[in-house]
Order: sequence, then C-alpha cells, then structure tokens
Amino acid sequence: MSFYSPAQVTEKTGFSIDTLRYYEKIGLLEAIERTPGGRRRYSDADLGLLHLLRCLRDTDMPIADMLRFVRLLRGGEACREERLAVLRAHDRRVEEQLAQLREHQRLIRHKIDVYSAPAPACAAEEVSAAPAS
Amino acid sequence: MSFYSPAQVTEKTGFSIDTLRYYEKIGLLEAIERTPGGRRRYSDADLGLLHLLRCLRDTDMPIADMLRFVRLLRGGEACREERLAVLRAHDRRVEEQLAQLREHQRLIRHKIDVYSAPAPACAAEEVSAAPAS
DNA sequence: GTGACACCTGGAGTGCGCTCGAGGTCAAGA
DNA sequence: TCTTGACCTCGAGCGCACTCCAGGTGTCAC
Repeated sequence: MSFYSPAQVTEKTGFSIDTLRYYEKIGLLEAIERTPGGRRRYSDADLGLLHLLRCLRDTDMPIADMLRFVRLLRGGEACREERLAVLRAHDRRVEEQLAQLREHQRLIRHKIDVYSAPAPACAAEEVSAAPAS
Repeated sequence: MSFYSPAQVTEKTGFSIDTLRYYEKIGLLEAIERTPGGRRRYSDADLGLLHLLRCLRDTDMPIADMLRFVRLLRGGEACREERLAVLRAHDRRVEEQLAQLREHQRLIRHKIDVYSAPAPACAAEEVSAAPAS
C-alpha cells in the first residue's frame, strides 16, 4: 500500500491541488490521512475514487450529484441498489452525450466541406445549417 | 423567406430569449431585424447561424472563440481559410471529446458490473478505479 | 377600448466550480 | 543552520454564461 503527496495526486489525476482541497472540504473526499507534520498523504483508495470522480466530472455530473454518489459509496452494501441506479442513469446520459456529439460532429464536418468548396456553394449554404439528412 | 418571433426561435433552437438577446448584445448575432413596432424578427439565416452556434456551444467552444468565428464568417471569402482552420481545429477537439467520453463510459460500465456482482468482488474493487485493459 | 400577454431596454444578480492570497509551517539538501 | 520549496488554513475573489428584474410598449382578441 503506497501513499502519494498532493503534487503526485495532481500529476496522476489532473485535479489541481486547490481542487483536491476543495473536494475534501465539501465532503467529496473523506478527510485525507496526514503525516505527523500535517501534510496530506493520499492512499491508493483515494486515488481510485479520484479517478472515478474525474470520470463523472468529465461526463458532466454536477458536484451535488457526485456528493450524493459518494455518500452511497460510503453506505456500503445497503446502498448498492441505489448506487447502481445512479450509475445506470448516468450511463444513459453519457450515451446521449455520445449521440449528440456525433450529430454535432456531422454538422461541423458538413460546414468544413461547404467552406472547402468553391465560393458559390458556400454562398448558397449561408442559410441552412443542417447537412442534408 | 420567412421570419420568426423570439418565442419561435426559442422553440427551434433551445436558446432562451434572454440568451438570444445576450448573444446579440455581445455581437454573436448581428443586430436582428425589427418589426415597425420594434420587435425582433429572426430570418432563416439567423436561425441557421443559431443552429451552428448551438452546435459549437454544445461541443464546448467558449463564447470568445465563437465570437472570433462569427467575425470570420462576416469576413466572407477573405477569411475562408482561417474559418476552415478554426473549424478543423474544433473538429479535432470534438474527436478527442468522443474518444474520452467512450473511455469514461468504459469505466462507468465497469463500475456498474462491479457493483452488480456479489459483495466480495465489490469490496476487492474498492481500490482500483480502472477496468483491466 | 380594455385586457392579457409577448416583447422591449438597461443593468444588476446568480450559480457553479473552482482559484487565489496572506500569512504561516514542515522537511530536505548545502 | 539556513534556505528553498512544497505544503498548510481560512476566507475572499473570480470567470463564465447566462438569468432576472423593473418598468415600460406593441399587438391582438373580445
């Protein structure tokens, strides 16, 4: 079992040191262990949780929901079903994000095609945003 | 050529009426035409631009960049190359977003599997966030 | 003409998620 | 021992992208 300094965690998770302290303050992380001198030492478990939080944040879960989720994690077996429900609901949202992103990508690429074409086509496009479907 | 009331544009684009006014104020939209009574009437071209802006916003382009982009649109043929460059760069970011989102989805689904399994597997997982790769 | 309602302006306010600053402490190398 | 740099706390501040408010006007149905 190894431990990590704030700088190392910053490095590994991409969260800034300020963000790590902020997450601890609001209860996303439980009080992190300290060295005798009072410095934080993050455990492997802390790192694992941070990776999950990174994933949830990056997929647009609001902090309030993450807070709810980590409380369910702490609830152990008793909260398993609810925890699963939260994750499944989030998974569906991620699926929707993917679908929408692909759709947006289509429009962007269509625009790239249009602007790459000779000027007249470009002028004719000015009005319609959507690629022919 | 048809025109649309603010309410209709809200409906078609998903931007709130406040956001539409805000976008006009900061110059994302050029001054929208008015009825004799002073009400806005959005054209098809306005709508087309709004659809593109919706797409850029939803793919996380900051408003400052969108501003730069619409100025390139207004620059016409002279700005075509630069406009293309902006879109191509953005397309690459969207591609990265897709890749990352898929990766995050993997972890979320892995967690769902883990929590669905009987308790012991779940306890053993507590420490590692990443699915075996 | 009278309601009701959509819309107008300018400017202030909000919520989220950090981020920074001041002032101090710990720890390792020279 | 001294210096340097990473770290500490607490609280205030910030940037973004809206969102709301007050007070007023246009338009349409009845």
